[in-house]
Amino acid sequence: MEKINIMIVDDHPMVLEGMTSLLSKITYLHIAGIATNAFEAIDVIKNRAVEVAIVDINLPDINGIELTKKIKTEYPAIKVLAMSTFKERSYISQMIQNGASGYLVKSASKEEIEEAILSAYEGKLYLSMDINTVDVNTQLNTQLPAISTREKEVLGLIADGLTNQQIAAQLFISSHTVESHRKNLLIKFEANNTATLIKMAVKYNIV
Amino acid sequence: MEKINIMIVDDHPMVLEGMTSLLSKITYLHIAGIATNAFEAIDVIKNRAVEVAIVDINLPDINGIELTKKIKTEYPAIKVLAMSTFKERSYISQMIQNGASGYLVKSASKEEIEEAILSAYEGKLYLSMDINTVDVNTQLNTQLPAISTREKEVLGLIADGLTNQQIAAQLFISSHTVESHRKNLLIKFEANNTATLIKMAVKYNIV
DNA sequence: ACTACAATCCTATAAAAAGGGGAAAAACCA
DNA sequence: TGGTTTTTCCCCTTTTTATAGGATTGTAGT
Repeated sequence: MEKINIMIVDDHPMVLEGMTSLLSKITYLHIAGIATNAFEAIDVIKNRAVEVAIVDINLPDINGIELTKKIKTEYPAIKVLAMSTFKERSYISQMIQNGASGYLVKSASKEEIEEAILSAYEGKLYLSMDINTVDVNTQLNTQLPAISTREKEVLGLIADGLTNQQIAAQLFISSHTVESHRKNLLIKFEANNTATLIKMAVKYNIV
Repeated sequence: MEKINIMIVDDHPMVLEGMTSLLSKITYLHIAGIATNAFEAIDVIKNRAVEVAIVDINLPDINGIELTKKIKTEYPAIKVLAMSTFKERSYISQMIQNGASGYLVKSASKEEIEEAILSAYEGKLYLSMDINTVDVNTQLNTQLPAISTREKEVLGLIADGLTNQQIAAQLFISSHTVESHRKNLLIKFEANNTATLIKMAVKYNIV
């Protein structure tokens, strides 16, 4: 049996250590490489035959979501397993949307990790037990308002401190349009101004 | 040289695995036991000669802070090292107050972990590099700018969505004064507008 | 085909915040 | 006491947001 080539991306040495230690016990796996940030991860992919990437959502530079997007865009054959602690469930749908093959909580057992890797390798979608019983699409969108992708995009740029005109320039749209999005964001978040909007967005982990 | 008896308490198998793997490489350490929750931890303490306990702040049943308190009350000789991810810095002072001998971020290197254990064992207080330079009592102000209490007050009200005039009315000061505070906040946070200011404030746990 | 929604663009007024100055009490620390 | 920081107050101009309307295109779902 061919060994499955795994890459682990996490900025916590402990998690890296634990993962490699756990995975090295599984005979049919091969640790192709480890990375502590997105840059290193891309480097590993370029130089080794990575088949499954286990990516932590919290990375220092680019976050796991962006990295996943990048991997799936440039190397669609690589299966990505999102990994995070329990609290960051709000990111799951984003990861899945960006092409992740599964989601692992860091408290997952060896068996769960194994199952997740195998599922991913076979092209299936795997979700950790905790959230398996829950509908991914509905669950997350109940608390936070239903904002469109474009609105989320604008929201992110607002949080980055850009003005409407700068946002408009960046997205190649009219500043009037940005104002409209902004208006709708304020309504949807029931915020009266930018301050409240951003506070809520940060707390909802959107920005 | 006598070996130092270590116990690790964490509900993440990966972290446990990583920790044991890392620590087993250090000759003068002995893993006396591991636990995935507070109950198991107490059990280990009762049956083994634990000298240093590394306790994750996030535990499923009782949290790490309570466990620390319990350990230090019933077994004051045991040194407790608090462990958490970067984000939960707000708990540090609570842990220290409950008798923890130090604080470890999970992204700590092998050397840092080693240093923390040795410091704890010797009865010293160890804090991870990130917060080392800071006075524990004045709380967690490392990277974040030195803002005055009044500024913090104003910042909180800005985050609550109040306008300068509303803030002025609430604090019984002129709106000009509020504008000044606001101006200074923007300078101190190196933010160009409210959006950036609030984003940073939330991330720094000020609001 | 109809509906709903997303995304786009527009006008226009009013309000608020940003950016640039400066300055004087009050409180704090050495 | 002297020096420093904090808190307070004021001027002015420009930029940015908020608010309140409306309208059009395209797309996705029923």
